Parts: sequence; structure tokens; C-alpha cells
Amino acid sequence: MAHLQGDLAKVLIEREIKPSYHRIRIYRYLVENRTHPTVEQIYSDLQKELPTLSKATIYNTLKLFSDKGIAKTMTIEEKEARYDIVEENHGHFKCKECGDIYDFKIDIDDLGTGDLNGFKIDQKDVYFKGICRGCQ
Amino acid sequence: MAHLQGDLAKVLIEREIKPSYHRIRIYRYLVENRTHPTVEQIYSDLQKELPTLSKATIYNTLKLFSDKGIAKTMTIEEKEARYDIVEENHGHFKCKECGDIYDFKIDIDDLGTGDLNGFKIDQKDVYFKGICRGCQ
DNA sequence: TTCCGTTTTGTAATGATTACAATTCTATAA
DNA sequence: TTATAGAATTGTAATCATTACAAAACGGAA
Ligand SMILES: [Mn+2]
Ligand SMILES: [Mn+2]
Ligand SMILES: [Zn+2]
Ligand SMILES: [Zn+2]
Repeated sequence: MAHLQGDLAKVLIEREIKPSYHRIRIYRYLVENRTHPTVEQIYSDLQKELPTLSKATIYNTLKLFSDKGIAKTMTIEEKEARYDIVEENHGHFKCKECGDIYDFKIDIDDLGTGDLNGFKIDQKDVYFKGICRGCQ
Repeated sequence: MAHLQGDLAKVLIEREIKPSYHRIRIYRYLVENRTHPTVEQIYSDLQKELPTLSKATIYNTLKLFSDKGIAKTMTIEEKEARYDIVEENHGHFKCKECGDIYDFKIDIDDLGTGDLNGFKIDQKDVYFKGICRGCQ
């Protein structure tokens, strides 16, 4: 944990993202909060420590992260986008009751792509919806 | 084709949807246009024949269809929702170039649900993105 | 025809996202 | 150190899909 800030900066640099302080903090937020947060959640949490942070910066930064491949935008629900760091393939389950989004293991690359011969597939998302165990 | 209108009405009635004329026409539009249309597309196409049709009715009707299980809302992209009739499991591929959304065969029920013991799964969506064959 | 519940409409409100010009920051050169 | 240019950030206005809601139109029963 000692050099977390530095380690995070390294990741950004590797992806050709200049590691400004706000960018590092937003990335760190995503790494430490694997809850698939909305922009609003990121904003209200980070604002406590970064009073000058603006929502525009969060939108800009998440767009940049997404373009550079270290974060992804989730469209599992209709109203607000949610964000996740890019990591090993996994699916997402959204509970209609509590609203939480759970990760679950799935080998997305195993999914057959029968009809898609000749298609270039860049991104695969698996979204499930229902009621989580705790909400039954 | 002779009794299409009547056949469609029957489907609505089976699902406890009163088959008003607009509802039948919107459902027929979805059945005949398997292009995963937006509300805007449905509206501008149907308006030609139904000049009094309002967007509010389309939103209301699609919500009703979705609640009753004969249509579903797709969140494959961030800006606008798209709609599809409910039919045998299939995945969706969105081409980033031309914007078209293709169906493809996938056995969604075969997807493992390892971590989701005790979860009640109501809906499964598989969204791929990339470049379609024609756009390469 | 009258009546009542349902459907539809038009429009205003909402709210997330984007656009954009102004300001602040940062690194480098003089 | 100070000046300067480019990049990052900010605040706010604009956009646009969706929702809310009250008024109007419709449709079947009596
Ligand atoms: Mn995740
Ligand atoms: Mn489809
Ligand atoms: Zn839950
Ligand atoms: Zn294409």
C-alpha cells in the first residue's frame, strides 16, 4: 500500500495517460471501489477530499480511461452509466430490488460466435438481472 | 398475412393487454421490423400512417409490453434505448461503424452461473460490440 | 345517447450527458 | 526566477431522451 499512488501512476503512464493528480485519484477510486459506481457516486465521495473536483472532470477522465482501455462504461441500466475497471472477463448481475451490481465468473471468450463470421469483436458484455440472494 | 391484425391482437390478449389499435400497430411494427428500433424510429415510421400517434403513447406502450413480457428494452448503447420483441434467446452485436445491431445465435442458458447460487435470474443479455463484416 | 373507465395526447419537468469558453495548472526555456 | 505555451480543469449553458401529468378523446355497457 505504501506506493499505491506511484503504482497507479505507472499504470496510467503505460496507457499513455498523463497522471495528473485528479486522474490518479479517480483511477484509485475505481480500483478501491469495485461497486460499479455512477458519476454521481464518484463525485460525491471524492469531493470530500478534493473540494475543487468537478463533474466535468470526472466525465472527461472516465471517457479518457475508456478510450485508453483501463475502464469501461456499463449500460446495464437505462438511467445512469456505471463504470468498472477493465479486468479479467466477468459478467454482471443487477438486483432489481437493492440495485447492487454483482460480478460473477463467466468465460466470455467461450461464448460461441457462430453467426458472426467475419465480424471484429472488440467488447463483450454479459448482463443478468433479477433478485440477489439477500433480497429474496 | 390475411389475419395478421387479428393474430397480433390475440397475442396481446393472451398477455392481458387490451388490443387497442395503436397497440396493435406498435406491436406489428416490432414484429415486422427486427432492427431493434429506437422510439424515434418507431415514431417517425408509424406517424406516416397514424398521424395522431404521439411519442408518449409509444413510450407508454413499450413500457406495457415490457412489463407483460412481449418486448424488451435494450441498453446496448448509452444514448437511446432500443426495443426488441421477446423471442428465443439470442445475443446482440452492435457495429460501431454503421450502428446496426445484429442478432446472433447463442445459448444463453448454457452460460454458467457459478457465483450466483441463490440468485433469481429473470433476464440475460449478451451484448457484443465491434465492426461488422460489411464495414471492415 | 349518456356515462365511466381506459387510452391517448400535448406539454412541461427532469436529469444525465455534452459542449465550450474561461481559468488554472505544469513543465520548460529564457 | 519569470515568462510562456500547452494541457488539464472548471462552471455553466445547451442538448436530448425519458417521465410526469392533467386534459382530451375514445369505446363499450346500459
Ligand atoms: Mn465488474
Ligand atoms: Mn434481437
Ligand atoms: Zn438485492
Ligand atoms: Zn457495420
